[in-house]
Amino acid sequence: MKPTLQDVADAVGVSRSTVSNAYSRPDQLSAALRTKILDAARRLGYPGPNPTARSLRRGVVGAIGVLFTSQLSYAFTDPFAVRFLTGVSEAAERHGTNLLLVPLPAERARVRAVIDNAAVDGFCVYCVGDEDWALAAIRDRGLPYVTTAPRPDAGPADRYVGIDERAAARSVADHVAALGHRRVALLGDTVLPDAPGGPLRLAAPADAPHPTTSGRLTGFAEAFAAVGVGWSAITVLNATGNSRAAGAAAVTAALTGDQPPTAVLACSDVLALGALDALAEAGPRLAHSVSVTGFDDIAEAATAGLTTVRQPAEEKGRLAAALLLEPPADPADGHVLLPTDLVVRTSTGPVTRS
Amino acid sequence: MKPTLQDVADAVGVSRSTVSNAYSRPDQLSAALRTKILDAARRLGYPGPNPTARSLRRGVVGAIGVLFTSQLSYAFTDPFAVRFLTGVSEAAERHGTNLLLVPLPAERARVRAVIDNAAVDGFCVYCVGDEDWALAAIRDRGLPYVTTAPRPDAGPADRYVGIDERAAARSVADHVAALGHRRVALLGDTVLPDAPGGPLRLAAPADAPHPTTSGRLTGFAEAFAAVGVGWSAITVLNATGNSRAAGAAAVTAALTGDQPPTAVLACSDVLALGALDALAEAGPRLAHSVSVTGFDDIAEAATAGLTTVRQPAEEKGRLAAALLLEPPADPADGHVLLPTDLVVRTSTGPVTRS
DNA sequence: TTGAAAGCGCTACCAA
DNA sequence: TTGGTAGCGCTTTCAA
Repeated sequence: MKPTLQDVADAVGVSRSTVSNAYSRPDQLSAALRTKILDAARRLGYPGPNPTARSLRRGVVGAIGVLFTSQLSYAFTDPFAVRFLTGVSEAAERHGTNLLLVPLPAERARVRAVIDNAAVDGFCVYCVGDEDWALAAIRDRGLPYVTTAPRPDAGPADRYVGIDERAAARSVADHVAALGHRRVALLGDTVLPDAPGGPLRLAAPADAPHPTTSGRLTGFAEAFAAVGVGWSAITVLNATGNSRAAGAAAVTAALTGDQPPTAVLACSDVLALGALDALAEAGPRLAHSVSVTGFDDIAEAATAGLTTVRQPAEEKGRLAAALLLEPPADPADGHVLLPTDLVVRTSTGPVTRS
Repeated sequence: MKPTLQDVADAVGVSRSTVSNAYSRPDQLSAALRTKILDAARRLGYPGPNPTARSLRRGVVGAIGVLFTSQLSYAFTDPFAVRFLTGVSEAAERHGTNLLLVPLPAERARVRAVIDNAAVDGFCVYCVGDEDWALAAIRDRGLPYVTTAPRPDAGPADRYVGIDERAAARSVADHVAALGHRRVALLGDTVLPDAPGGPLRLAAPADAPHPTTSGRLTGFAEAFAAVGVGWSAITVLNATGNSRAAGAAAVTAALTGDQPPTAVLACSDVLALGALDALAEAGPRLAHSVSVTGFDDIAEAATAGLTTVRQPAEEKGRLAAALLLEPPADPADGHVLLPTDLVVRTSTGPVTRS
């Protein structure tokens, strides 16, 4: 068997407490005794205090959980999520805390079990729209958490690091509207649960259940309302996932009519890239005349010349982790809205008469 | 205080064992009693068995550690590392295991402490060349581990998922040699520890301490030896990190002479992209005449038209995790060498007379 | 400066 | 089907 602290104590002829002190509180014993103990430990092959036992006793784990409310493996394929994670890992690294990546199962019933089984001191929840069950489980466990968006059901003590989705969306949409576009389509991921890809009837922007999506749609809508384009004149396109392929499919479905939109405003860069794919596929006429905008400003956006809204991804992760690891004294400081910037590139241009 | 299993037992009037069974071994009690217990638990706000206590008792944690032998936050910026991690997470997800990301400190002295403190059942070690200390600590803890390369000091029981670095490197180098290139430069990350960026004197390929680098350099060298170009006629370029900027800097330093290389063979795609940057910067003459090859076949390689060696990144991660989670009955099956493919694109061409 | 005692919260054995 | 007992390996009072 692997040696335990007790074995070391026996070997040296001291008590367990003293061996424990040798590791955790060096000032509690003489340097000579400490050296003797550490030497004996090395000789016996004792690897130092068992982390699990230490956690149990201390009541602290030394790890925070990162919860992606989607396939964990998917999270790594999403550039924005990866950048967020980079920020989280920087903060964790600086704090000497480990990161537990928790894959959330698709079946609701198992969510609770997964969260209850995670040995962590708290959670960073990367919200993609399906986090309610997970948050309920976290609250029930009594663990602290930070989300990447203000939650509709948030109390004053809830912490989050988000952006002003509505204002950010409005900034791109204002730009598009100023270019003269009036026949526009808005492209979002899972605008309504279980809806098929393509055009979708949505009574109002606020009807999209996911707050991020509804916030962005609201901002888009405001900008067009300001130039006289009502909600009912706007096409909403649903993508069945935040992927290039899903974005392309949704847009392709909207291109069949005789009055295709002159601009597509997407809720993410990944979807926007898919929109560009669909337009390229549809032929040079549309590819050159339809404006497309994204959201996030991932690396590929620059390459593709995509007009988009930049949000500080790494910073979001860094702050989220910091908020979790070092709770602010004033709860009000637990609500952070990061600034965003409109980045105008070549994917948007004046509307062309046709 | 948060309720414990004992509190639930008291509330229902049964023993702790019974409550424990209600959670972990439903077949050990009547459905009626189980329901009663679970209801009481819900009423009291008992979140289910404490994961740490359960781990201590069971002797199993339910998480595997992923060790990047570099800044953890760096790992997320490296496309190959991210794809590896994707594979690991897929396997972990399927197995219901959590992933603990362990940031490895730069100071050697703290490596041991970090590893000793990680509550995991084993480690996937993503090798980038500085893993010896970490592996020693893992072995001392008696935990199983899998590496991403065969280790020179590996015993028969050691598990790894790698590629035949020498043969893979030889395949690109043969391609370059067949195109007529004889004045070539090899570009690697930290070929010798603490060496400055730029040309480097290396007595033999095997002198590079990192096995991956020395394996690739050896394969490159073999190909050129076969066409009469000896090691001493080959330039070795050192990059001070696996980044585009470091690759560019190293190549720029090699372009100053009057006899610049006609081909640059890099040990990674990221470095190769840096080489292309440097050549573009140096002007159209060099940019069009110098061939460049990479290694890994990351997504950007296709966009950049980079000739490279493809290795199955996700598969590497998936297998590494699988090898850790379900050790093969026959230790020989613990040594996996994945196939690689030469991918010829536009970054290589026949040598042009100058 | 050192040691004895008392758990942290849980599970697994075995007996009833 | 249920409960009693005995720890898992450690830290932390507190008293010597």
